[in-house]
Amino acid sequence: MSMLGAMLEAKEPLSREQIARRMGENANKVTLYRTLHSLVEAGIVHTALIRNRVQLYEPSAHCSEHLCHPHFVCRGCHKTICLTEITPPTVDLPDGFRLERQQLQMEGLCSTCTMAEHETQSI
Amino acid sequence: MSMLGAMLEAKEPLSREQIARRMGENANKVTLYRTLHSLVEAGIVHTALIRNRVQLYEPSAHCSEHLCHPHFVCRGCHKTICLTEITPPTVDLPDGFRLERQQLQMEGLCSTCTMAEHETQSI
DNA sequence: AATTTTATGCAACTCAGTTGCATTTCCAAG
DNA sequence: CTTGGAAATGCAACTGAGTTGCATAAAATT
Ligand SMILES: [Mn+2]
Ligand SMILES: [Mn+2]
Ligand SMILES: [Zn+2]
Ligand SMILES: [Zn+2]
Repeated sequence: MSMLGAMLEAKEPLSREQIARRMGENANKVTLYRTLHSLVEAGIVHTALIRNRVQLYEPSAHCSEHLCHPHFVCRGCHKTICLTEITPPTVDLPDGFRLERQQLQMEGLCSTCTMAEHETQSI
Repeated sequence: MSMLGAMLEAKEPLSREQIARRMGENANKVTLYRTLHSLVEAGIVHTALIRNRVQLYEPSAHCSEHLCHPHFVCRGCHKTICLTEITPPTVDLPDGFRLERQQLQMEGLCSTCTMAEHETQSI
């Protein structure tokens, strides 16, 4: 399994280590980082959010050129959810500004955890 | 000068090291991190973007409860610009999702660098 | 086959942030 | 005051993601 393959299979951004595990083969981490950098430079992959000081990557497929789909991190189950169905919002930048890349990061409770919390309260 | 004072004076998010320099006094970095964590927990300060693997902090003053003002990082001059004048966009989350914090990060060219690049091309 | 170019690996390094523990400062009794 | 305990500060050692230098292996070119 290739790095890109591993990332395409996953439905969420992955760290270098997660990618390595999904690939099965145990390539050297330096090689993995080098390949990641190449893929990013080529625009096939991009850096998504950072979690606990580790960079997560994902294929650029589900993002438009300048606007990346939003990510929601649940503080309950710690899942990262790619909101690929949501149209990324646009904002009016000051005159002359040229936007090349936008990322929206959200944090809160996913639906499952919101329900769980309500139940706990009503007990 | 207090940590909070240093952050309020700056018009951009600061790293632990930048805060220390602006304070003048040379407090131990562990103490600084501990104070930062307290301020974050108290909601007076929050974590903004991460740059080159270092976390930047800023006072929560210029953000509403769940929606933080956007940040624009210029790839030309490497400045980080707080877009406090821009109303943070809102998106429709899937049913049941509860948003607690949102951050919008943008990257591109600021107006100055856009102009500079145009001039260079026309020479 | 010989030579050059490119990919992979290992080990050592860097550096932001953390942890454990000792020391100091503060503050409230007695 | 003096003392004893809590909270704040500091130091040194650690952690772990990511990087760098250099050696080796695999491809590609001649
Ligand atoms: Mn995603
Ligand atoms: Mn800001
Ligand atoms: Zn959840
Ligand atoms: Zn600029």
